[in-house]
Amino acid sequence: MSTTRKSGCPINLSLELLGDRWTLLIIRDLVFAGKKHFREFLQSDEGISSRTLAERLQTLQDEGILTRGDDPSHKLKAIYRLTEAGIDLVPVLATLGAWGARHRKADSDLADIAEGLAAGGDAALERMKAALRAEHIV
Amino acid sequence: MSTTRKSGCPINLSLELLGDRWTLLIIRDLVFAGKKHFREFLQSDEGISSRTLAERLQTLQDEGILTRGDDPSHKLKAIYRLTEAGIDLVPVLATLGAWGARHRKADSDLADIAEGLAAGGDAALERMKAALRAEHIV
DNA sequence: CCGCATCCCTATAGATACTG
DNA sequence: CAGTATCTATAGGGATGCGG
Repeated sequence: MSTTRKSGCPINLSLELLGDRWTLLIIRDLVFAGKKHFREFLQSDEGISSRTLAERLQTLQDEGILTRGDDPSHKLKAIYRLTEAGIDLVPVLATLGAWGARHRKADSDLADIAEGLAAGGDAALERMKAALRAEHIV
Repeated sequence: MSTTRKSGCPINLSLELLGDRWTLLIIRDLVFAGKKHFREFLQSDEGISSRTLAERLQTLQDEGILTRGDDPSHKLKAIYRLTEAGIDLVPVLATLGAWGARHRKADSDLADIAEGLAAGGDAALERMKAALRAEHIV
């Protein structure tokens, strides 16, 4: 990924890591779909390619957004989990989802979930984040 | 831009429009820097090319995020303004900025602004949005 | 001058096929 | 299962042109 930092603006720095078609979808799958394995990310509706997925998982690891570990049961499976910095992206996903629900033609069931989470305010977001931290311990 | 809708997930739909290196930086300049003219967007620190800028402004117009009008004083200048859907992106920029301020090495003055806005909660965001609507009337 | 359009060229994204 | 190798398509930078 581009190692050239173009400005010190916080929004720009976020976008230098997250500003592409796929990165936040991977985080979404970790947060809302409980996905952990390479193959699971591949199977999402949007159809990321294995090459792109591998690259993004690597840079997200390098940048401290997620960790890669071995599955204790299946020795072959790798397991991906969010770090605290990754869990902290929940509010970003929530606002993005709320905007999409309001201003794009989203599936109504998913739109309801997105708007519900946004309506819940900080308390709802903190509950999500706590749940993700709990998974991490298990 | 890709006309193929890959899923009805609100987050995906948001990313199909906003998920790239430049689009949200343009919105940022409209919201936080008060920029309105083509030439002003070109001059931002990140250095978007005129070609990319023109394309993004066009699709943002097509998708109802901003409008293009004539500057009443300079007949030559075009003026870009956010629609209500565009103004509604303020919370997305705020969470993205807050995350960048917390988890990337941002300039401290800008980081303070970002964290301050996030700390202000919904009330602070609504005040920003009201200010943008007021500009629109002037 | 202003907002683009066009051309050229390179870097990267991404599809497909395959491997340890 | 979790990636890599290879190949092709596209995004985008930079220079320049051009009508209003």
